[in-house]
Amino acid sequence: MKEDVRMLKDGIYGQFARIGKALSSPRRLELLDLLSQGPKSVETLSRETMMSVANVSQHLQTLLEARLVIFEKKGTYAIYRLSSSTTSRLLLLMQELAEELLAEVKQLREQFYRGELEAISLEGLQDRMQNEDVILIDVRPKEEYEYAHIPGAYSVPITELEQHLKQLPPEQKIVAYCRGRYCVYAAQAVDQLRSHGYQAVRLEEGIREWKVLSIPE
Amino acid sequence: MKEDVRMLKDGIYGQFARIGKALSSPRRLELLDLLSQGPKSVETLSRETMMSVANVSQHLQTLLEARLVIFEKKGTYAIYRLSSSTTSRLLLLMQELAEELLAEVKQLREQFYRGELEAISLEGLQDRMQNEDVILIDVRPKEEYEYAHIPGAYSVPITELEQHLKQLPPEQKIVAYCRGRYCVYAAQAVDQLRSHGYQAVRLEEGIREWKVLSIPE
DNA sequence: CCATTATTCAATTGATTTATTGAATTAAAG
DNA sequence: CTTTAATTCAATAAATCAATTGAATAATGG
Repeated sequence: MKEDVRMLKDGIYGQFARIGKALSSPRRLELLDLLSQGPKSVETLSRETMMSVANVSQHLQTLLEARLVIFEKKGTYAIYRLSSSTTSRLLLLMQELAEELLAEVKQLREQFYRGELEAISLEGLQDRMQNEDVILIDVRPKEEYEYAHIPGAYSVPITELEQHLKQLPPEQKIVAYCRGRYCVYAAQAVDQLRSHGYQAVRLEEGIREWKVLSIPE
Repeated sequence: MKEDVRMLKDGIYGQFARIGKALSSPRRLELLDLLSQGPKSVETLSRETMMSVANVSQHLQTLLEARLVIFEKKGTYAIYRLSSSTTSRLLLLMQELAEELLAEVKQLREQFYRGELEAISLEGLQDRMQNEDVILIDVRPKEEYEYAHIPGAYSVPITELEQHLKQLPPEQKIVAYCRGRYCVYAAQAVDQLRSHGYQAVRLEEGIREWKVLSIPE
């Protein structure tokens, strides 16, 4: 009887470990992070992560086996997506825990933003959207904006920011966001905007955090 | 510049993977689950999991390196505990995701409770505590009860249930809980109580879920 | 039907992980 | 100081994992 319980426990933790194993590789964590911003092809994931297509494909097979992703074929393209939004929440919590426990994460964050960690939070954004004439811009690739974005945001992919500057009055106050706490697009956008004299600030979080907190507009 | 960002990304995901690697072993997941019920010695963990002391110690070193646990010496005993309650939340979310994605988990749950999955939830418990004359009993080891328990619960460790029966009127309605969705103590207690004619039912969740939901008494 | 494009598969190599066994270490008791 | 108890360490063997390379497959376009 006690052996029965032991076997059941071993079985159930073996299943839980399927999720854990999928999350044990830095490469797969990055792939999952990218996919939580929207569905993507193998080729797109390869380009974004600078991994070979074969390597991306292998890691995606591992994620498929753990049921964390699903895919559909569109022509020769295999479009992968997360199978559950719970995976996004799990990734966020994992990152929160890593920030809490690992000093190295803090150090790397400072390198991400070269000492200039100043940003506003989602609560601060809400204040400003209600009380000030600010524009919120989403500097991720357009496809990710189209998949999901913070309500009230305009899509200005970082690669197109320069062209968009002409359309903004110089006194316009701007908040820029991208994929979240470990993406540099928003910081780069703020640098660029400030160099043209705009009052710009970075939003710390992205659409995933917005969804979890469910802050209404 | 693009290489800089790539190195930063590799670095940050390498750090996140430290957490993922710690969670990739079924053994370590069980150890973390036990520790989220309260601090324990290596010897206690070895007995509960039926792993050798040396193996438990090795896995604990791995968890130490990932900063998921801390320990203090008490005489010859090393008492290990979780370093953050965020780890409990992460484990719960991981289990929730596994239940959602993996059919094998559903099958194993049915084997846990031999087809009799009937239980009440925390909401149902709250109703009954307010509207009926039910007793809530915690059938985990006494040490875990002392560390944390659902308010209003009495400690009746499963090994002492038989002796406690004398003190309960036969018409007493009883709700029993243990460590959560993957623990059999509550189901065993309910079987035993019912065989003595009591009206008993199992609570699905444990103290961890209660804390996350923060349902006040 | 052939060429192209995107993706997956298979084999290989080197690195990492896991459990065991016996030794070593740490702390307390006598 | 010696013995005991609890824990950790080190070495080993077997299994698993990850990236690369080249081949194979799948789907489309001409």
